Amino acid sequence: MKPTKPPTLEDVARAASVSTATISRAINDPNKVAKETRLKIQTAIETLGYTPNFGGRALASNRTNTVGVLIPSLSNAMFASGVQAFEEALSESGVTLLIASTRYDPDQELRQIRSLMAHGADGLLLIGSERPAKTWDFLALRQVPFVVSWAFNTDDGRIYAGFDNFKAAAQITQAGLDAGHRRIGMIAGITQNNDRAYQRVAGVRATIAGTPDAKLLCVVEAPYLLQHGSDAFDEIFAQGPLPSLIICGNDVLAAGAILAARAKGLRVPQDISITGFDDIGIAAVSEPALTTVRIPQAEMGRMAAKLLLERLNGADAQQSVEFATDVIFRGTLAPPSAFPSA
Amino acid sequence: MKPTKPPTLEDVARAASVSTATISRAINDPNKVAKETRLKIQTAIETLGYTPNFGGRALASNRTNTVGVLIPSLSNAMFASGVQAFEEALSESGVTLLIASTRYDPDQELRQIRSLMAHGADGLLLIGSERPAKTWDFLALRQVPFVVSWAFNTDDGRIYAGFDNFKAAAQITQAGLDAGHRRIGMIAGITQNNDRAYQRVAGVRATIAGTPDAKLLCVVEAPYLLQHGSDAFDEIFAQGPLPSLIICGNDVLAAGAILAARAKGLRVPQDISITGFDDIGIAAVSEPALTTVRIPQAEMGRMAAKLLLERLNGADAQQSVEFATDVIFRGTLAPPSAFPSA
DNA sequence: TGCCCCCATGTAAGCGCTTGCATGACATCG
DNA sequence: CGATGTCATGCAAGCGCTTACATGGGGGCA
Repeated sequence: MKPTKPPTLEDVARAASVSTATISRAINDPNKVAKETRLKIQTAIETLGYTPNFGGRALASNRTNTVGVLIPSLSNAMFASGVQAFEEALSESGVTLLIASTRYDPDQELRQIRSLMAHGADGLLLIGSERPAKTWDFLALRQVPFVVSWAFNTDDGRIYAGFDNFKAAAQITQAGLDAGHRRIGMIAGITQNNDRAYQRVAGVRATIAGTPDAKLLCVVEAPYLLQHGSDAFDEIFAQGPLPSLIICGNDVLAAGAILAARAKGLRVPQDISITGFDDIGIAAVSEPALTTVRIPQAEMGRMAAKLLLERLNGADAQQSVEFATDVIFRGTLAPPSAFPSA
Repeated sequence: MKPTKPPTLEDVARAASVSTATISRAINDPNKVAKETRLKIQTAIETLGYTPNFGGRALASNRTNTVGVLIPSLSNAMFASGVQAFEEALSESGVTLLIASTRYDPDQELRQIRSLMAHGADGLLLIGSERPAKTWDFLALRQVPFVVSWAFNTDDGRIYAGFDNFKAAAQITQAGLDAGHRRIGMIAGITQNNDRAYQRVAGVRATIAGTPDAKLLCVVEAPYLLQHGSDAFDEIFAQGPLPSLIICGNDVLAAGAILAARAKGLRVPQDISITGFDDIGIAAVSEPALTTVRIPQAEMGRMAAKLLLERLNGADAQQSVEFATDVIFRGTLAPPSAFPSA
């Protein structure tokens, strides 16, 4: 029993006694074909169990109806909802999503971009605005349509559907200053090769620098993992003097910091305030619930899909879209205690 | 500046002064080509920024080196690490991942399966073991190679890389019984169209039924969202009598339940024990930290990739792989108090 | 009635790649 | 030294589909 080869357009054409061109049209642009013929073709397709061959189609039309997204890490909840929304929006237009993860490594990202291109992606969604020149060069050379998200920029002529990490960091910092904090620490993500993490640090720095009596005591970088958040807190604690507020580069780090603070007998927020970033699930669950920055992930994802799709369909003069971020006040930010506990 | 068309094999061939066949071989089977030639070709490829055209390749080789995965929801952290591992393992073999989400809807799943096939997926990763006959029929008709994960079964002749939800639920239930609980409640996921959720309920039921003096007071179903976990807890609370232990179908529901319990002034675990399922990030962060069931997501993902890849390469007589799950004891399970507070 | 145009369909030329077979250079062996 | 084998490479035939262009029949309009 050999696996009989799947039927081709030609088989259908023979069965329906029309040309392959007509079949093709019946499939891709039905109202170019007479109703009667269409019916005949429909029957033939069904009896043969025909499905278009993807390769042939892609080769001839030079379109795969597939787009790719490059995510630092799928398991970072920060991207999940955005990508989910992106996928749903694409799916509504019959476009399917190729996914690749980069592990925050620019070389890996370039490899994966190549791979996605080689797998036929018509366009790409890129996370973050900074990458090595060779990556941009490749993108330019191949004229890949792409949209950038999770970041925002107006100067580089690229299309963004994202938010400004610098501004968002400034927002939460300002909230801290408004609450009365003047001695501030930061647990940041690893800033190398990560413009989002870098911009967040820059936003914090700039905002504090703009307030004469406030001081940024220390910035510790740590990978986005709970344990590293705790470790970073311990490091800050060991170094002393203890800040009254620690701004964290994301919620996971903040959750880790809270755990470490409590382990040291410090009450959050009475003894020390801690803020997060991203507003992922754990922000609401941690105890106390995290004061953090909400990123409009789903809207961003949908918008990114819209822009990319438009772009693929040849729209020009597109506009980047900037999304606003909000500080979500929950339980971990309070005025500093009059008598610091450390 | 006209949009220069991307370079083709032929361009590379010209640049390297060899035939297209040699280039093709250099790419796909490097040791069939003399080292010197290979180098020349490598250079040509790089200066031209050549990437193989997907359509041509797929058409000629009848392979896309693409596999698809169907996930209920990308934003459910439960799948993230597993899919991440799956992607990484595939990526090592030069295979790229197509992703589609089903929203826990079987019709949507079938549509997405069709879509992934139409986009050239060579094989599929399916989550969960139960789906409508028409879906299985389609899979069989098209002879799609696939592997099933996040579930396990020995009776149906399919290949699994997963775990037994029934057993896992039995484990955590037994842990509750061992701690002395006899009046138990459950907040389950929606069991309709979700064999994992269903099996978890079944595992809890069976284990409790096997212990003469223990009783399952109630089972409330709720979507996997924090708020619904809280609502479900309130419902159980309102109905009374209050169980001494509430087993939850996943960690998010458990976190919601804890929040609701605390809102009612109940201490966890002194007044009531609550357990989770999946051991996602929030389990460690919630207060107290969740006692839950750990699923070996990453191993599962890697194994699924391995099995699927083998399958695509024509391996036969494959074996399903069952992964063990573990109860992770943290802070939310304690012996029942002598004098129940409700 | 005759002209034009439009609509439905057919013809055939690729799209870029893989691969079986052919070729030629060189080494090896009797 | 010629026959034979081996290795690197080239040649060219498709893979299944889309689409520009060609064709012919019929309806509308003057």
